[in-house]
Amino acid sequence: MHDIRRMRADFPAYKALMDRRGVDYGLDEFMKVEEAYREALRDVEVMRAEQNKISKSIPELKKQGGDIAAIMNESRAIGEKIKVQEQRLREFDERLDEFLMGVPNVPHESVPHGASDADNVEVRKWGTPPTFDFAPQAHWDLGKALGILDMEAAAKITGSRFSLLRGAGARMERALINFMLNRHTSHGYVEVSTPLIVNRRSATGTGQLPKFEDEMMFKLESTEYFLNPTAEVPVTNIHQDEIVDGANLPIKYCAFAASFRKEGGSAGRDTRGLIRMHQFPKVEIVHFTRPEDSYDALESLTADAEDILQQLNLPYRVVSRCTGDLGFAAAKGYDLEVWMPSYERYVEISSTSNFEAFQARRANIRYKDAGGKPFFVHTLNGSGLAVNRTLAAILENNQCADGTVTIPDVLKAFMGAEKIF
RNA sequence: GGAGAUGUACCCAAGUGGCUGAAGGGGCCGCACUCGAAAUGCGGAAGGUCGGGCGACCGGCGCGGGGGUUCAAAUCCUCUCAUCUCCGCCA
Repeated sequence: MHDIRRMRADFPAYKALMDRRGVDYGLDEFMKVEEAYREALRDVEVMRAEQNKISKSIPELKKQGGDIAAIMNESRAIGEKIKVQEQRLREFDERLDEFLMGVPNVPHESVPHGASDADNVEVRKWGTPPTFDFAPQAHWDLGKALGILDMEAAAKITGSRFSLLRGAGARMERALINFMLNRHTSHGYVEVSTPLIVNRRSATGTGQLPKFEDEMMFKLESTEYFLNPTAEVPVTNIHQDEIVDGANLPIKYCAFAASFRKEGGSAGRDTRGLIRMHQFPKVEIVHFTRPEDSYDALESLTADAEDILQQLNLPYRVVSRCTGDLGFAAAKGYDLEVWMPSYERYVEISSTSNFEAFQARRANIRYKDAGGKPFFVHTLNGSGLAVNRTLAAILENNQCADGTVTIPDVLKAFMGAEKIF
């Protein structure tokens, strides 16, 4: 949600920043409605004050035995006028709300300008893509041959875009989850295990609703509940409607959660393998910070996600998402892209974001220092990492000529093995 | 799923139609005691949110959430959500 006071304070500057997203959101119209809303609000408040004054005088008049009937009528008349004006007010309010819920966050000045992910700017690279003296296989072929990935079984059980892991594949998924969570908790994150079904309020708080209800969210029939699309939703909403003690900031959580997405707009993309699933395992990391700390936090959170890739010795690069690829709620963010031999390019494996106060305003998450006023926190999150894509990247990058796969050092203890064969 | 109870500010909690932005605590700030802290005592401020004003301030809303009755609602009615207890069911 937007900070209306900030919009009013310097509308041209605000608009210029929003224009960088390349879409006209009708901000001018919004400001007009907002002005009309405040005018109507003032009207109502003046009338209410008048009515309150009359109401307050009634008990005293009663005591003195004065004529109450006339004054009660007057109050009733004001009450009727108020009802009419309140109706107008509600209409304005609904329009403003609809607008505010549907307009994405303001990009930070440092976000590169661009139209799509092709315009994202590479920030740094780590590791070297492997070279093979044989024809490397894609993870779906490799996994099938090793008997650890069974897409056909998943299709029978449910349908397309679901996966089934078996044996060392299933074990590696579990190993990755454990490894990632252990690593994050050692860096000061508190591990949480949350509900995997979220309500409308929570998904609105983080920005998935109302705009992406049809494309992204699996809704449970005859309820107002949704399958968790990312642990960002339950984890961020831990502090929904709270005023947290400023002394406790920053708050850092990590969580593993199965994530469910409809993938509405992605027909035909990434149809093979583990890359784009309706259900996928993901470890998420989340920060709640003071406003002045959130950009440092974005760097440290991103570094925590990168650390996992480095530990696994997977080559990757970091790109700064451009204004056209930023996402709805983010003010700034990076994508971590892992080298995927079958794609012969880097593929997104983590996305980190600073939402500033956008989510905090929607979810009403504030902090207060002793003796101070409450302020909205800044929220951040990132995948740390998408487990299915990590698994795919390990299979592809660590494959050997004989079709076996070397297990990364840090996973060997979890796997109880050196190789998958 | 059935029956009952509860839901008040950062936390606990009083309050059943007007004198309640809401007693009293805790917490917070200051002082005393102490080597220091804890405990204790004394004093103090503030309270969420929106609108107006440069400001001192003024006004609206607000007692889980929505709707209603009334001149007037924390208080009455209604729907709803959450928590607790008992029964049922179940991993």
